[in-house]
Amino acid sequence: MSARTRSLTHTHPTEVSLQDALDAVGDPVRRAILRELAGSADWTRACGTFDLPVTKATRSHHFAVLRSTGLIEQRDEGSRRLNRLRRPEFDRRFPGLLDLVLAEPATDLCLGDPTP
Amino acid sequence: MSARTRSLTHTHPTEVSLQDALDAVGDPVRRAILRELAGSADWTRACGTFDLPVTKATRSHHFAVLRSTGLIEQRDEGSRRLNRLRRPEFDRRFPGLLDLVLAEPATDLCLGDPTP
DNA sequence: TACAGTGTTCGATGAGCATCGACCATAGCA
DNA sequence: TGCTATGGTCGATGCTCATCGAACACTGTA
Repeated sequence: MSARTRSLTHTHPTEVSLQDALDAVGDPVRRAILRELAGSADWTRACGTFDLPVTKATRSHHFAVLRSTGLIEQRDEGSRRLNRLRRPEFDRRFPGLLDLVLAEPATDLCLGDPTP
Repeated sequence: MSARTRSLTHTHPTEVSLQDALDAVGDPVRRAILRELAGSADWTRACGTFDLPVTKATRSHHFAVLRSTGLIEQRDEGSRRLNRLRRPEFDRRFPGLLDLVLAEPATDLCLGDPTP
């Protein structure tokens, strides 16, 4: 049975440790996903519509981490997988953390270390 | 010249990126230091007085990270190095982040993965 | 049925970092 | 002048995780 036929495994933020939350939010690619998701309405963005400098394998990995940490919710719609930011739930569990992430200016993920 | 004779290099929280802040706070040993420090008055705790399951080399490394991230301030007093949590400064730069760390229940750092 | 689009899974790889032991430097005291 | 306590530095090591290509699964459509 594939992940598409069975219902997706979600984790509620209340079950998430601070360690896992910080790990999830500690990756710049995942923060970019969260910011882009916060700028769109719920269930309007599929995984492939995000502007990320990684392959789809890595992308899929990051979305799985965000889901297992209670940061996003996912739902299948045809061949696409739509996303929603679980902002109120996560805010209740970790007040202020998501605000810091969303307030961060969009960094250019391609330029790792601009040493000339 | 040793680090004890010259004045210590400090970083103000305003110069710290969110990435560096999350990295600093992402380590459980460093969070334990921050919690223990928050429970003591300023300039009353030397580096060696913390209950940590690591050698002094690792300990020294963690304190250096906390100092370079603007989370603590250090001052030499005789042969000991006293510490102070830069709570108001850090709170202004990253509101809520330190609160989450200090609210975290003290975890047993020795038991990494209690799989029997 | 064949094909294109979307997303997952698997195994391998590489980089970063926490950790350690050994050694060195300084301060304070007998 | 030794001796001890505190703490930093250095090089090596090991583990975790982000990343990738390749293969696979499902959906929708021609």
